[in-house]
Amino acid sequence: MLCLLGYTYAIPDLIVERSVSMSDLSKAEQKRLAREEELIDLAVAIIAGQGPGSLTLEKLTARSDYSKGTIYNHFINKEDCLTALCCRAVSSIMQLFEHAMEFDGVLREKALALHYSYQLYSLLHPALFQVVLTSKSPGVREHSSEKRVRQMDTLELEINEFSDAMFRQALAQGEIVNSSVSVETMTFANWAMSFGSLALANSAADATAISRLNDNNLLLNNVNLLLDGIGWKPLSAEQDYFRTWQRIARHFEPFHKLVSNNSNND
Amino acid sequence: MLCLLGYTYAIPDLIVERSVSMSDLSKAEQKRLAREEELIDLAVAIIAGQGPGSLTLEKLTARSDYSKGTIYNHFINKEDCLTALCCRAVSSIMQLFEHAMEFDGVLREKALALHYSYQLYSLLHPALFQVVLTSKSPGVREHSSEKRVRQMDTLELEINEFSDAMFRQALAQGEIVNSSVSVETMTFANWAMSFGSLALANSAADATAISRLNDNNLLLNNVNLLLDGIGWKPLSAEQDYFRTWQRIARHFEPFHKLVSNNSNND
DNA sequence: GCTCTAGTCTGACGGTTCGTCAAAAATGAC
DNA sequence: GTCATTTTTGACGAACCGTCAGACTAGAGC
Repeated sequence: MLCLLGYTYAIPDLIVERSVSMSDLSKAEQKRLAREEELIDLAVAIIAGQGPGSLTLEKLTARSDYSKGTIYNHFINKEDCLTALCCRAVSSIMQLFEHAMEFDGVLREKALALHYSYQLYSLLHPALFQVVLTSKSPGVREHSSEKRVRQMDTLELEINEFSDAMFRQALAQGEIVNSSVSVETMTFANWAMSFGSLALANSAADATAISRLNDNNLLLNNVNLLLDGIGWKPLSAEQDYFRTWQRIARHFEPFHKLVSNNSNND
Repeated sequence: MLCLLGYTYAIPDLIVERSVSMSDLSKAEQKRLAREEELIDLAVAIIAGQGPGSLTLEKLTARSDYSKGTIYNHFINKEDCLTALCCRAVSSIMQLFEHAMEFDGVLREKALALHYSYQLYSLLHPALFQVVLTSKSPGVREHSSEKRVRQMDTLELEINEFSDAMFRQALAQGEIVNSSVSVETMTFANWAMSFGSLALANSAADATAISRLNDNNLLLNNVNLLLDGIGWKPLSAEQDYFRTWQRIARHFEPFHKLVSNNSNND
């Protein structure tokens, strides 16, 4: 329980679970965690086919070696299970973000890499990405268990702080000038733009309003407009960020295997 | 079927229904349309209480004077009904947009008024706004009837073209300079930003990642960053758009009645 | 090895919602 | 008034929900 650090009470379960090595946990707890992972794997397999709407704890029960009671022992209901899936997705996205920050370029290019990786995830794991969208939709969150929601919030906050750090660095290095808003606002604006673009593009790709844009770099364009507005140098007029985008694609090539066909980034 | 017009087959139903006066329709058709409105009203009442997730055609049946079969005669399933609600919401939003364009100010201020009205709707009719969000989520769209989806797309396209016209005018009048992207891209970026901001703020208001922003003008800030990035004069550094925002609030006062308490715009 | 206890797992159960469909009722043309 | 067409009805089987009393199990103590 991390008592050695002296502030056990203030730390959400997630942090505890993550920062404690397996061997510190009881046998029972280890078993429980292993099974939870197993169940989440199964749930991923279910939604991979028909999307998040098709997830049913009944189906999950059928596919697993356990019975209903046990399933409901892990997830208080369907929404809770979706939130668990969402947590896993966000963790994966965080890993992509870390890879994005290793991109070789000026900070603004790293910021683009961040957005690229978000989109990449939406292509690599469309079903899980849809879960992230639906988990934002009202109703899922409020039905999930407190613990799970807290875990979700913690992960999201982590990502936000990751983004904050990037903006702060850009300010320190003078890449962002004359900024009139806080880094938190910049992070939120970035998040909103990426989320909004992908949500609209993803869920309404066949709608007229989207398809009239024959542009295949919606996200890049939108983000560039925003970063220009933030005053992040070099502005998109001064640099060809489309080429950066292509370089980023190459940087993420190791992850591309699964999406070689329908990728629109090359 | 409007054969008298001679082009029955090519026109989406929505257009036909809208461009033809009531008296041209058969008695039966009139009755059907009236009942559909009645049912949508009832559905609105249902979701107003517990949110879109609580909508059930079973409940709708119970509240209405008709039986299940008749309900399913109007909506092929729950999602179809939600899409119908979404159409109504988008129509209302369109009306607010038209009021927004009558705001007395430079074009950029009218653009802000557009976003303001979007947010206003989310406050006036939170449940219906949530429907708009959930209807974007994957699964709703694909389960709805083709006809309904087409209607939805048409409405959304209308709104997009409305926005296009505004950007085009701004370009013509020289308010937007050095633009490097198409008006369609600008419209999409605007939509994505507004949608993303409201979706995140709305559905995760109690999440840590959002609540750390004690700013009460999230949308205004985000949109200003974007419009600056588009190069829309006067830039936010040159003008106090917060005061504009307040003026816009006054412009929309007639609509505020219902939201006097929790409004964050005054 | 036996017993007992605390915790875990099971699956049957009642309830809700889903979407269908054959039969009944209403409509309206002649 | 008759009859064909359309609309409406509500009973039905199926899927999924979440619960709970009882069966099962691991492990501590003797």
